Amino acid sequence: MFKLSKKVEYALIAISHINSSNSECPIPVSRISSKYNIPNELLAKILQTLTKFDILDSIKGPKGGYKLKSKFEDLSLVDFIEILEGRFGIADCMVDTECNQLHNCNIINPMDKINSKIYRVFSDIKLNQLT
Amino acid sequence: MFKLSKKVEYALIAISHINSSNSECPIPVSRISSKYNIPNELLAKILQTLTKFDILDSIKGPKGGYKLKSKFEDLSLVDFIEILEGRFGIADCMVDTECNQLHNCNIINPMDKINSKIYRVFSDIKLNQLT
DNA sequence: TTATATACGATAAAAAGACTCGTATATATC
DNA sequence: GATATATACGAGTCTTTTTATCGTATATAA
Repeated sequence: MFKLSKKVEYALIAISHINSSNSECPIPVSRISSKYNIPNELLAKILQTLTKFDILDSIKGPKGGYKLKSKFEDLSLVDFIEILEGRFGIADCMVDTECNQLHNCNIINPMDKINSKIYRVFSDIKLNQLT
Repeated sequence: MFKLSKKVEYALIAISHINSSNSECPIPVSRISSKYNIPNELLAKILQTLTKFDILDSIKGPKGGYKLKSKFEDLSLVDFIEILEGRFGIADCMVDTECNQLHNCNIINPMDKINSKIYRVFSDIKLNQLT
């Protein structure tokens, strides 16, 4: 409960790795997955998603791999999380408005406030602060 | 990902309900579970746990049920969560120190900071603010 | 042509979360 | 004292989410 997913963890490790190895050469998934003990295929998928959202650049073929795109610099952690995991919310009703409690819920207001506070923690953090 | 468990949600609903219905009579699980559409047995278990931790008082038999104990007043939300879900942490390595990355992890420091921030959000909230 | 990369849909395995059941015990009320 | 209404609690099941794998396709450097 209340854990970041491996997806997000792995993605952050990868981003951080690529960013700190500031060479011009793209970095292949295999380098990262072996160094940090991350399942190769899984990390590949994650980086593909990040590529689709313009955070990474992918280069195919031998000597290929991934590079960071400038967009990552001021991307907030919430946006990053939402790219990988969908809309953020500490309870289902904050996301899809469906709820067994119907209009009987007696904690929706405080929950909403807590949600905003947590959201703000993540939106105040930018990806480039994590390196 | 990053959701409060139903356990915690249900517990908060129950606490809030008991607190706002400030009668002297204890409130049976069935009253709460039917009003808020919560599985009876499940809620019962949860309230049993809270009783064990001295947050509720249980009265058996007909006209029995649960009452709030004064301890709940200044209990923080983290403590409450940890009673129900075990130690709080946004990643496994914050809780049981086991990790596939061994000493290779390149994000442990920022993760630790984020964890502290989230922890503080929850520790700053007291249960009696939720009613 | 070959080896090394990414792309991606489909699927499987594992873990966590949500819920149920059976049995025991206490007690108010008739 | 019998009965109905509560909590107590361990064990087990069902469901969903998370994590990981597989197979096939495509691009490209050497």
